[in-house]
Amino acid sequence: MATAPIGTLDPDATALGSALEQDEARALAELLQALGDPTRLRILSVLGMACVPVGTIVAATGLRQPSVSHHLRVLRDRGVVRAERRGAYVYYCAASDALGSAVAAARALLEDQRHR
Amino acid sequence: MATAPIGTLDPDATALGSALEQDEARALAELLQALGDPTRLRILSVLGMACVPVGTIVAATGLRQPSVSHHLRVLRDRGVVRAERRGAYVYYCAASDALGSAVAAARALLEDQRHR
DNA sequence: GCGGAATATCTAGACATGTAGATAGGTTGA
DNA sequence: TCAACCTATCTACATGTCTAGATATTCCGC
Repeated sequence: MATAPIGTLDPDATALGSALEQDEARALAELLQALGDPTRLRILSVLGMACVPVGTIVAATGLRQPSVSHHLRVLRDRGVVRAERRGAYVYYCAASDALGSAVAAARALLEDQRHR
Repeated sequence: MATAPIGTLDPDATALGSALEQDEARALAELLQALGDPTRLRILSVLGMACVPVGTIVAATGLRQPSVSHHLRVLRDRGVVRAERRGAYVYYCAASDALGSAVAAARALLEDQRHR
């Protein structure tokens, strides 16, 4: 019988910084899932660092308004964006500056995979 | 009628660095979706920077072997991990160092959301 | 208050994804 | 070749998610 290698699993030597608890894995997965949709990424791309009303997103993406509202709700529920009412309009903004870094890191990973 | 604000959408001033083309949005979404699963995040956490055989992942996570194989296949198809046969064992490794940074950035974003 | 505009919610349907179990393929050592 | 082990695939089922359309809600100006 082949001797099974027992991986020495130092919890602090992982690619993820430190080992993921089940709970954090769940929360992180929810966040990544919220970002893991092309429509939502395009919406976030339109959002940028500025706060824009829903109508602007609709115009910029060509998506239907209910569809945009739906995805904005997903992003809001996951804490990715926040909404702010100004008169008749509801402005949406990125909830955290860290969003840009996270997406940039993912794009870098994607780029890294491409030429390999 | 209320005057609709026309958001000035400088494509290089977004939170995503530069505006996302539809194609890149799709590719990026696929990648993020591959990462957006708690089971796969735990598997990646076990993987770390080392290359480990499937059996080690099974033992470390308590998941069934076919389930681990299934998720490893998803990660492999998306280019997140690569497989390497060594005798009877198949070792899996993170495909890119950028993976760690990307997950770290996502964790930072998650942390940032928490105390807000 | 009323009309019109901006946004949100609800419903239904199609589709993808995750899980579990059974089983097949591939490799090593005897 | 045989037996034992490691890994992958296949099938069935449940669950979740995206899309689209119709409709409700909220706000402003009159």
